[in-house]
Amino acid sequence: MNNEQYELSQRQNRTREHLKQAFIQLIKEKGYHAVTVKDIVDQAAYNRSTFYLHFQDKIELADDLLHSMLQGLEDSVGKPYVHGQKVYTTKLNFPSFNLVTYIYEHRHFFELIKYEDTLPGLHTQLPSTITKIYNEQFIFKTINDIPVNMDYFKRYTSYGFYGLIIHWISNDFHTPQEEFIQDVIDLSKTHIYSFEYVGR
Amino acid sequence: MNNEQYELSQRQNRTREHLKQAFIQLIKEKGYHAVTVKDIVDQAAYNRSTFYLHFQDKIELADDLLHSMLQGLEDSVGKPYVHGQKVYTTKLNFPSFNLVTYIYEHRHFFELIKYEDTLPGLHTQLPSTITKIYNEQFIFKTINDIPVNMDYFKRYTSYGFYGLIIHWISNDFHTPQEEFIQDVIDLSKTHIYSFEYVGR
DNA sequence: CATTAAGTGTCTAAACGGTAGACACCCTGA
DNA sequence: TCAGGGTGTCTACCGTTTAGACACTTAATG
Repeated sequence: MNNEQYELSQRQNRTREHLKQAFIQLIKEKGYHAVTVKDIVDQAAYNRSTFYLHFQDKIELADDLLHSMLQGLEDSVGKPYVHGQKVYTTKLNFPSFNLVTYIYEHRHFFELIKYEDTLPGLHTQLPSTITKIYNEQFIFKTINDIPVNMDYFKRYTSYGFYGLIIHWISNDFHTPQEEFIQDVIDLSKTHIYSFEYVGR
Repeated sequence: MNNEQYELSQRQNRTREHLKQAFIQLIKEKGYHAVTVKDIVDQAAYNRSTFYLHFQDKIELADDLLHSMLQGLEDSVGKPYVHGQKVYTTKLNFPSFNLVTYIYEHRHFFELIKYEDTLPGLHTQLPSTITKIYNEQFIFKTINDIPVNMDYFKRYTSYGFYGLIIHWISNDFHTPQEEFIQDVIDLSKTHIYSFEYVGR
């Protein structure tokens, strides 16, 4: 009764997820271009036919993977931030919490940013997605309401955040998540007065 | 051609794994006794019939989960310890490295030790398994070869190690794995001269 | 006390996801 | 020039999972 035709079954979703995880692993091991469909199904322990039931080819898998993760990143912002028993709403707190949490939860994917021969588009679309999020979902106030070109300001701060993320990932998340978030907040306080989630 | 009858297929293994993970999650949320088979299949997104194809009941699932994890812990000791590019053999290094690594990799499971209404047997069988490992797989030398009752000594040190593990888990693995291992080594040096893996 | 609601364990037919294996095709390197 | 290996497609089949029913137990409720 629940099988809406536009919706993949859990089983199919799981299979796709397994294939994606295998793909991520293989990109890290041998580089994007060297990975074959055969490699992927071997790694994930599926039949090659099964791959083609889900994706046209390696490129479609790569696109799907990239876009689903970036979409997830965008969607993560509005959700309440959960830590331990406490639930923080983004209204009251620093909104990029959720971005940080999302990235850490999906670190197997985001670690791909460390590699040269990696997912096509990742190095360009990750930063631009962060900028998009800053533009669409946040309202900033500068310290003392100093007037600025807000487009520039958001671009500047979003790339700053991106830089911190890259650093964090490159150092294998050595700084614990909590601490990293605090660092981000401290840095932001040098030039941002407030930071509010406005929904979409 | 590959279906040895004594070996579960990858698909079945995955299904069992999904059910186990759902079970772990639910025990944390509502306690072992409150978890129903229905809860498990809902959480894991399977049909209730499917559960009974794999397990007789909740108790068998619990037993399977507990024993497979403790077995994995025992088996982990002999394997080479991998960190970054380097591979350390247990001969040359501190053998409980592998225990620590295994526990951390399966932290979703081992976190169950924090709960009261948790997997039956976990609170007793985890420490006794560690003692068993110490007894069967390690040779100790005391500092200056001070003679001791080695059974007592192993029991003492294994429970000491267990205590550290509990602490580490209870603090949500706040200490990074590397650092924790170093702490374990430092503590051990106060009374253990050497520590060698002897296989089984 | 009777009645509902919810879970249990078992069974069946049917649906569906995944498999094996073959096909023609395209590269690439020896 | 040819062999080896990957690609994309197809088909018949297999085995896991599903839906849904069954009789049964247990706990809560009016």
